[in-house]
Amino acid sequence: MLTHSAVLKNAFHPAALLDQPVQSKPTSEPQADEESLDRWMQLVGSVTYYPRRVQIVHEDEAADRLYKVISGTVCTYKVLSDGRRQIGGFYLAGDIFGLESGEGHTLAAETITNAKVLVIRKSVLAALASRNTALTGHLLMLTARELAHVQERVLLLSSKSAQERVVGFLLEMSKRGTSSGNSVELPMSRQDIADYLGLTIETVSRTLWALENCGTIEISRRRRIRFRSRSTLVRLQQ
Amino acid sequence: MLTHSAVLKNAFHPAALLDQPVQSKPTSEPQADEESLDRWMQLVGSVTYYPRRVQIVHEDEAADRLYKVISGTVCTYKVLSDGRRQIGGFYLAGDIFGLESGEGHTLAAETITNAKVLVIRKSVLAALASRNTALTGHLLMLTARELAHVQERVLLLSSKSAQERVVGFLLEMSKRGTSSGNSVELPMSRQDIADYLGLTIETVSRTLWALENCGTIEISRRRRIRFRSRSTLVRLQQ
DNA sequence: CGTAACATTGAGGTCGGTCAACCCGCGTGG
DNA sequence: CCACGCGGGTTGACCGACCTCAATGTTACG
Repeated sequence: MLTHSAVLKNAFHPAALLDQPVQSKPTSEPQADEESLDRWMQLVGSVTYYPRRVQIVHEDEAADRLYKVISGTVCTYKVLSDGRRQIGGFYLAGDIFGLESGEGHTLAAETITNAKVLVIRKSVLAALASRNTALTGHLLMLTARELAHVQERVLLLSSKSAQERVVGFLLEMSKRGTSSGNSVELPMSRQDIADYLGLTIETVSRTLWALENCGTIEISRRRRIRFRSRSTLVRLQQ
Repeated sequence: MLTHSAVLKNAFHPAALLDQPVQSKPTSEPQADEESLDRWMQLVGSVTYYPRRVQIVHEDEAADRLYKVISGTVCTYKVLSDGRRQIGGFYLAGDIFGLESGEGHTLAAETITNAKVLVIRKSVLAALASRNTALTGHLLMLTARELAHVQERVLLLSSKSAQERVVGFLLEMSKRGTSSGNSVELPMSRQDIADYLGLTIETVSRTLWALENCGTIEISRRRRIRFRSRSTLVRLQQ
């Protein structure tokens, strides 16, 4: 079956999306095609610069756009009726958001830092997809990946203690993002982290301090986290 | 822009997926195509019958299959190292699971009731997708829909009280599932609900009782819930 | 009728939320 | 140079919602 998918992979694209490319290294995805998607997006999209802490998508806005973060950090969120804010996700350089097909329910989005964002109309992308079959396949792959990511997040959120959530968050950020070796630079505030994890800033703060206190991490300038013992973190995460 | 998408929609399929079909009624999706996808799946897939409480997908199993529930109820889940179980989602008749493109992380799946399930190899589906462009588009739509659904769940889970979660769950189940008018038949046990919402069975039980006690719902034979005041529920959900 | 699985109910402990005070770095302006 | 304010972060005291553990009740099914 693996060989089957490998054969198919060269014949046309969607196969590569539906079947995991087990034979390739985890970091090197089908690059050539990915680049072609990027080229298309850069061709039909328009680059916009946003300052930090600016709303770029309003809640309930028509979801006819796709956004690719070129640089900076963006988050999607929703404000509940009682004022609480829930962050749907953080999007770093290279990430794409706006993939969820509306059904009316749209998340708002705002910049966390200054950001350069590529904005693409879905309708234009759809027009391209009619001639370029691989394009739809790419979007499918990206959406499936995002789905897997969000499902992972559901697991993190639903049955875990504050410590497990914070540790899970740190590990997630170290996998993505500006992780030079064994440390992460967190672009978001404590409030953002709290709203992402469904905790309060006080709890986030206390938990981070507790982790530093037991020698697992090292915090410098509030936003920079160094891992002193990643194995301990992995264990704490469950 | 809306007119643009409307024009495109008839020219080819993916446009309809990427752009929300604003002009069509919410309940009536592109039916003809949806049926064609179903026909394909029934052609290349195989129907399997499972008794209740049987594991049909193991954790870390290769994710090369797609599953469509014909009848019955299935859930996906993950067992944590300390024995806690987290349910990823419930899938009722007509629902499809297995869309998330693995990346190694796979959820297990088991039947809650007796179930009839259509199993399709993704590689076969991918082969079909090469000749039938609309197919990939469909999968994209389904995946995007599932993504939106899971994101909704993240909001429900992360910052809500037990009552809000339970109410949210009841309302979700009444939208899908066997909701004859103003009541729902819950196929899953209290333990399942608890594992889905990240609560304990005791809390679920107490919350349901509290809702019945204040006249909002009516519980018969443990699994049947009648809504006496849906507006109150919507309000409680925030 | 008896058993086992499922569900409810109660009592008590704990984790994380709430509220409030304080700290710290930074920019502004005197 | 300091005073000041401001936003973000930390710390502490207290409290309540939810978890834990244990007993009891109910339903399904042989």
